Amino acid sequence: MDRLAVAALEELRTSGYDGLTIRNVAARAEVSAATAYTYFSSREHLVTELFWRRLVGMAEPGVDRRHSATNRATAVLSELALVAADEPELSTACTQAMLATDPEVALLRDRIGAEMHRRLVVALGEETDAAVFRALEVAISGALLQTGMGHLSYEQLPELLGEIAGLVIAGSAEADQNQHDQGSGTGSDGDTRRGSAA
Amino acid sequence: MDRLAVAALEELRTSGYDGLTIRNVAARAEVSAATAYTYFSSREHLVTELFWRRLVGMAEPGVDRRHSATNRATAVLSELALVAADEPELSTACTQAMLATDPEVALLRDRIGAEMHRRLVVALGEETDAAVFRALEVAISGALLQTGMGHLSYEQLPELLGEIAGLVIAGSAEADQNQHDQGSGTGSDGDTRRGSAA
DNA sequence: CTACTATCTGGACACATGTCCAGCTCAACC
DNA sequence: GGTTGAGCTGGACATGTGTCCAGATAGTAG
Repeated sequence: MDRLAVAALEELRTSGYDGLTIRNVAARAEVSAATAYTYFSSREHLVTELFWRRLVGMAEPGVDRRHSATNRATAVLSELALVAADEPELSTACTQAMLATDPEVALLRDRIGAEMHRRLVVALGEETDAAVFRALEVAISGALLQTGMGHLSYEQLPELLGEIAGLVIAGSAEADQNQHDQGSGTGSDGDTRRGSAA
Repeated sequence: MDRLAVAALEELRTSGYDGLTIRNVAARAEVSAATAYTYFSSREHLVTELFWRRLVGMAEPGVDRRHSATNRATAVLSELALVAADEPELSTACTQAMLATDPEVALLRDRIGAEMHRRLVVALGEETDAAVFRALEVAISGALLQTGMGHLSYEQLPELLGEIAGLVIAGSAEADQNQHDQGSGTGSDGDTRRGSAA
């Protein structure tokens, strides 16, 4: 099982997702194809599982409330970007694999979504406007997708995500101000408490 | 060729992407599989082509400069969301297909990206902060991806995209204000001229 | 009417996927 | 020591993919 995961990662690195075959992976792990299929219901499941493992093994940045909300969100997103950049083949593969119909994949997919949400909540606080979470989660998917499509490089990911986090959180802060009718001005990197829809 | 496109769409509607086979589509179009392959290099190419056609056939909202930047951006995004919602099977399928390695697909992929960019530029004006374009384009991909994964419904798409457009553009406006050191406050639906990186 | 060319066709091909199953191995338990 | 059960194996299977090619079938030019 773990041997399969390791083998799959090697296979991914050497042959890419297109070249990754269940039977190849099985052979590399010195196991029969039938055995591989008892652990993973599909090629997609295998790859998604790999990504999921990376994700849970990912460092969780400490939350320092002295930092701005933007910085805290950026830390979370950057960590993800880093992991993705560290194993680009895996990320690209997973972007494809995660869309499979396979129920096992659907399960992991939900887990992954939930985990990212959780991390954002930890970083920003539950009180944060729900729209901010939605926007950031969409940004994550979008950024990974665009990278998978080759419209973005993995090196650009951290910066881009940071930039977007900045925009979104600033936008939310401004909406807040307007709501409270206080034209007090430059709340640039202020927190995003008092969410309007939390 | 057009018969194939029509047949593919029908097949998509009735059997979904998983059930869509080049040979099925060919049969439906009363054409041999070999012929189908002379027009489309792969299943993915076929589906992506379908989506591309929808996209170019899509209405282009008129630009009314009296409306806020957010509204203008939202109009563009909503139009896309509408098209996507109109043919969910196609959208889901395309989300998967667009990630293929096939060079034909890569070509269409770039075209699609460029077209979305163009529409945003038309709506917001070239002077807009480049970060806004990047953020909105990422939002589009992300939203479609999340919908494809089932984390979002097509009905929610327009609202979500509008919401994000609001945040992003408000964020950009605020960044602008800070840059100019004017704490004048409530520039809620103001334009987004004077981009900081355009 | 007869060539020539472009397009289509059926069918075989190598390869992948995911499923199934009879049989082997080996450690644990009575 | 014998029986049992869980896990692995090899191989066949139905189905899909994308490729290839010899030959049928036009439509056009001479």
